[in-house]
Amino acid sequence: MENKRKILVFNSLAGEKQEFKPIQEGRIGMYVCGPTVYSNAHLGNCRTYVSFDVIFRFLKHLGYSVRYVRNITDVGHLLDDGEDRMLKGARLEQLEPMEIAQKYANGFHEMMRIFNIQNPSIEPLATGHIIEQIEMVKEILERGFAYEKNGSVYFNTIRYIQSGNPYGELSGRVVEDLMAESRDNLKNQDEKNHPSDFAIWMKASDEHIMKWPSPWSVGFPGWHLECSAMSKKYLGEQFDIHGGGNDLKFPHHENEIAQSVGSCGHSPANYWLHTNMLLLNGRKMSKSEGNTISPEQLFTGESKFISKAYSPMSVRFFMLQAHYRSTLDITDEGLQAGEKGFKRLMDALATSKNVQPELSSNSAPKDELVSEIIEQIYSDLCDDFNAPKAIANLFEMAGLINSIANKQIASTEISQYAWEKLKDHFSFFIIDILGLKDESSEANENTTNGLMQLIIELRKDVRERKDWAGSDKIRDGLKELGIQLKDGKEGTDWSRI
RNA sequence: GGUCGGAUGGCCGAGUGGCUAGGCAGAGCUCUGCAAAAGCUCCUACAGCGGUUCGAAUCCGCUUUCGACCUCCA
Repeated sequence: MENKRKILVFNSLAGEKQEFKPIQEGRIGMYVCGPTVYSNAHLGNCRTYVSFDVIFRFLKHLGYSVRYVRNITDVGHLLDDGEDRMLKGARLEQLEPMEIAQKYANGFHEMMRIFNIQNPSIEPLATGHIIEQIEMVKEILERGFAYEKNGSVYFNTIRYIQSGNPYGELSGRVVEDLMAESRDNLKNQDEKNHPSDFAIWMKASDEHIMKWPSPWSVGFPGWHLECSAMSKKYLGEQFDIHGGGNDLKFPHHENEIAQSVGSCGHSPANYWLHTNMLLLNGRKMSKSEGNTISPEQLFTGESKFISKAYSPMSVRFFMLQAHYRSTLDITDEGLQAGEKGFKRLMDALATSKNVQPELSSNSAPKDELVSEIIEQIYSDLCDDFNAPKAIANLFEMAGLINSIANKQIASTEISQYAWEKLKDHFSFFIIDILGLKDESSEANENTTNGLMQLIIELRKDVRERKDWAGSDKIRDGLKELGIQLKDGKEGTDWSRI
């Protein structure tokens, strides 16, 4: 446990990096907005959840007890035309609304598993918290920050602002602008008093299938409300971290803040973290413009944007090579570079486990370098979870490992103790913190290891007879199977191509 | 249109007022029967134009350009 390191996080609320201080010593409550399960998981979702996965893993490692809540939205998310997203999906596919939700929730979970993303502590469903949402609407009404119109309830942003609350603080919206825009747009609003007001309860039309009774009407909750209600239920009125994609800042997160302040008098989270968007070939991903690629297409290679398939872990690695707050451009070249870099890292990891160098039992010159790099990686991660910088330092470690394995660093230059520390931390950072894993299955790996041992021994005899044709035949044959032999001073090693 | 954030070497991408990011690609060397791997070395860039400064890719302004948000969005 590494507790008590100073962590800096970029807080969207402040627009700058701030020292992270949890409300309760040693405990962290973190809420991240989950997906709306009305269609297949989008690559952008994956990047966001990969980013928060690393944050979750790292905070736990630092010794914090983290409760990570990530919801699933299965109701209440309105489309442009006012139709519920779940209903739209249902009508198109001739399925029950909950069937749609289940189908895509399953798909989402499968994608999380494929990307090696750890499960959150709690994964609440919006439909499972209708009562809590109705309670929150009541509280907001009681405090006078909402009004009812024809069975629907709207949040009164003007009253909220006039009461001195900073609406727009998170997204940089100016209160005066919101106030000023009233007149022109007002005529387009049927029930809302002001364009910036938003629904917290909607009366359902007759054809609406997903609806629940409430004091105001048979209807359904507004989209922003579920996160407020569920974060409050599981993390309390005030918690530490609230995260999500950059595109949720406004209106979603802004409205969440308003709802929390409106119902219980204070902002829900101290630190707001936002992940940035994914681009494809320098342009935003857009289904309507055909500029999009799905996780499945990435894994199968079936897309005009890429030349080959990429494994989930090489995609995860590719994502982590960019900071979570930067946009990341997906290109075929970039993915290939990522894939090769990932392989180099994993090869070094395998090497570190396979070789058993005999090194100095006393402290040696390179020992300090090992400590420095490890310390640097901790600093990198403590500085707003800078995974790309940490990865750069992991490549430094890989270089050291390879040099030691090759005996390019003399045994007198580094101690046995430092070597153990080096390889343990190398594995720990890659596997446990960055959440990358070896993609070859273990059972196959054991068999293959044994077979390879045998083949290498046989080939050694052939080589000792200087039967180069026979030796090459073995090597070329293995290459056909995707296995590369590496003849070195210390004997022969191998890896997958 | 309004608000905000970017523009880094062949490509992807960190970062900092003066000190090597890293990966991929390319070149050379070491090792080696050959090859591959690995190691070492090289290629050393910060959109443009001004300004601040002893010194700016890093701060400020303008221009160009890309992107995000502006009640669908991770």
